[in-house]
Amino acid sequence: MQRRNPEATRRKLLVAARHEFAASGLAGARVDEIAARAGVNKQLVYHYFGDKDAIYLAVLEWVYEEIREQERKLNLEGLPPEAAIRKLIEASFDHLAAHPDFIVLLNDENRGGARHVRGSKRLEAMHSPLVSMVSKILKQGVQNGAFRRGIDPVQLYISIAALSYFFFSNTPTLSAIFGKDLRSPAAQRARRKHVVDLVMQSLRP
Amino acid sequence: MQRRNPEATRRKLLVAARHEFAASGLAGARVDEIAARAGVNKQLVYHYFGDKDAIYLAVLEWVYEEIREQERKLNLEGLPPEAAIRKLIEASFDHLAAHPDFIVLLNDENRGGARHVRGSKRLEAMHSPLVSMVSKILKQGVQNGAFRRGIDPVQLYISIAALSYFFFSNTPTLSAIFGKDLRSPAAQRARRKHVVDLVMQSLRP
DNA sequence: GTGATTGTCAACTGGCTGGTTGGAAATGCT
DNA sequence: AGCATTTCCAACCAGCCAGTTGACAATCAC
Repeated sequence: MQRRNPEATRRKLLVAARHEFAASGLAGARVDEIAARAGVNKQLVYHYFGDKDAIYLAVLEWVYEEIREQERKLNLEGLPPEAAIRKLIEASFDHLAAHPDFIVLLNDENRGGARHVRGSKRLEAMHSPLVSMVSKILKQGVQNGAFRRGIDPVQLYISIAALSYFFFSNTPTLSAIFGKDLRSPAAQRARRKHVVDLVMQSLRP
Repeated sequence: MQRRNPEATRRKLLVAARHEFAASGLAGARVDEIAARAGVNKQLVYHYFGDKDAIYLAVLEWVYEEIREQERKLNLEGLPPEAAIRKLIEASFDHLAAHPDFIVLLNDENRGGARHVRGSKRLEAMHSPLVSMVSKILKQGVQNGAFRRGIDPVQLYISIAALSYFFFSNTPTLSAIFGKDLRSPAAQRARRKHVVDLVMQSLRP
């Protein structure tokens, strides 16, 4: 019998589950596979998390916590509005580039109507600071003449997310359609540049 | 024994499969359920399509054909560049609004690396006319002074798709995050308006 | 009308699945 | 040291799953 380390065991299960759910979706993921990936006995999934849905939710909470953490670390205070929006767009793009599993997990969760997200007290408490940031930056930008009036901060937030998220989310089918590899560093650089450009040009007065 | 109608049977199976794959993804969808939804004997799935993957691919080909059909019917010829882009954005938005299952099917297919799409001769032959359309419109717009120079048509095509697709794709989680129903007609109208606005403002010289 | 082909039916099947059970042993507390 | 609790192990299990099989009958072609 293995020496005990409950925290490490729990962690290994979460890491394995993250990979498995990203690869196979909730319905396709296999508890046996999660345990095998973690290198532990399958019963430990039930021991630590209770059931398949519960470990799935724990993974969702984890990936959301990551992106919220990144958002909190943005440090846009004191930047001129244009530089702030640019930084925000770039950071958002970079986070998605570094965490493609966030995207596929979210897509699968959305297909199921966000049932788990909606039932989570923890996620409910996990506000994104970004909308109020965007709102403040827009106001400052309008005041100093850098941005046009009348832009809704929620809509802009969604659009900034959309322009990067969709690219990563749909890279396989887009690559198939265009017959070129959008996963390449060059393609990602081009996309990042375009996203920044499209938004910044749109915000002009 | 039922009177025979092979075309109707095949059709019923495809319709049912479309619903089931959209609801449950490829891994989660059940052949029994597809047959039950279609109101036919399960063995007919195998008779008409061969196996689960094959009926899944048939559904993908169907939904792609639909969007290609809509694209072909756009009739942008002769429109001024600004009106043409606007119409294109609006039609794209409207198609996604009317076919949310296209989005979830594509998301699931992308999670699997677009394996089916990449293997389909039929989809390979199914070019989107949109990139060349966008390219032509941009050129005309630059020439007549309506649009700024240097916009890549492929990137713009991806962005136009992104701004609508992401909104519909992520409506459940976004609704949960914002605590408001983005599925409502008012929310969709607001989004449509914003998408048109963001892009048109961005294209200004 | 006859035979071949095709569409439809019902039942079957080997392996897979999420979850359960019983027990061993590591650990902590008194 | 003894007992209680917690962590870990291995095996089990009822039901599910994609796919198969055998047969019937509708339809077509000659």
